[in-house]
Amino acid sequence: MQHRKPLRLESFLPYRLSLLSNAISGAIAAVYGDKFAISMPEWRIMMILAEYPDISADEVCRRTKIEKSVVSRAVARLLSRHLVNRDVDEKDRRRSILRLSETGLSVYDEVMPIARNYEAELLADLTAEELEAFNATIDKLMAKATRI
Amino acid sequence: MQHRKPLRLESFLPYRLSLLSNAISGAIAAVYGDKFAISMPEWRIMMILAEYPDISADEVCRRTKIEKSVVSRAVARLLSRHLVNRDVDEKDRRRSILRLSETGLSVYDEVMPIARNYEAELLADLTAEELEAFNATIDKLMAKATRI
DNA sequence: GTCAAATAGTTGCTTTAACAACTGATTTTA
DNA sequence: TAAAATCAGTTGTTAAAGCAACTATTTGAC
Repeated sequence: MQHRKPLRLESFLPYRLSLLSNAISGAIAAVYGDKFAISMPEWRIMMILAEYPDISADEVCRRTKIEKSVVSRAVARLLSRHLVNRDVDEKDRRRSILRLSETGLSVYDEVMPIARNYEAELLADLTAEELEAFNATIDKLMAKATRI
Repeated sequence: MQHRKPLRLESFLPYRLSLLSNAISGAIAAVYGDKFAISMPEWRIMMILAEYPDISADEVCRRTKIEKSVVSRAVARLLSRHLVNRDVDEKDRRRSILRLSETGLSVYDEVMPIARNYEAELLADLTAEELEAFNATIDKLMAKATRI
């Protein structure tokens, strides 16, 4: 058969992006995974809480784009390991108020430089213009993808 | 606390790439998922078999970078739905020889134009130079990521 | 030629993501 | 203000991914 012209998977953008994303995220996940047994959603939640302390689980969802049941269980695990503290928001008792604990911050402070470093090394060969163009294209594609 | 300068998650490249990849792959997965109840690994295997008919499961793994147990189960499902045919390689009886069936090809022929179209629409706003630069940067980063 | 090592593929097991259904709190509206 | 709708967060369930252990076949060393 094979009368149709197949699309080369290797040049198919969705596939290429998936490979790249997995390679990069996987490399960083290995760091916090091996060292602290922290999962990717847990780490992303920690990053967001370092940036925006005292937000609700719901806001964590919106900012990380992680599904709420995943956030719920990840937060439960972070609480049980005392990496995150939680209070009830007295203004709206449905809401929680989350922030990194002292331990959580110390873990963050240990992992973050490694993650930063990895990113820096990854980008080391790119010129400033190249990186800027790359980021601009990502933004364009992201906007378009959510629009379609 | 918060005495450390946190990294903005939104500008963290691994995170940005993960969001973009999920958005794009998810959009395409919705097409073959809704229409034919085909999973992402199944679809990738079909793409590879359209491009390289009569290869072994092992070669599918190498080309798609999908883990072998995932390939094994995906192929089993594709076989049961008669989308793929399998023979034993008589030169090496451990090896299988996989190819799309007539039905598989017809599914491929129905889905592929939609996927192509989506990709084309996604890239429509990019100039040729922009796209070329983007692809070049992906290759650079991929090479670097696997090297580190 | 025989035994050990390597390889292709399958299967079992554990963890996790995704979705829906649910609980309890708050807001809306009539 | 009472009922309905909405919202934050949790929990149950299902399906899939990732890893290791396994079977069967082939290759290589001696």
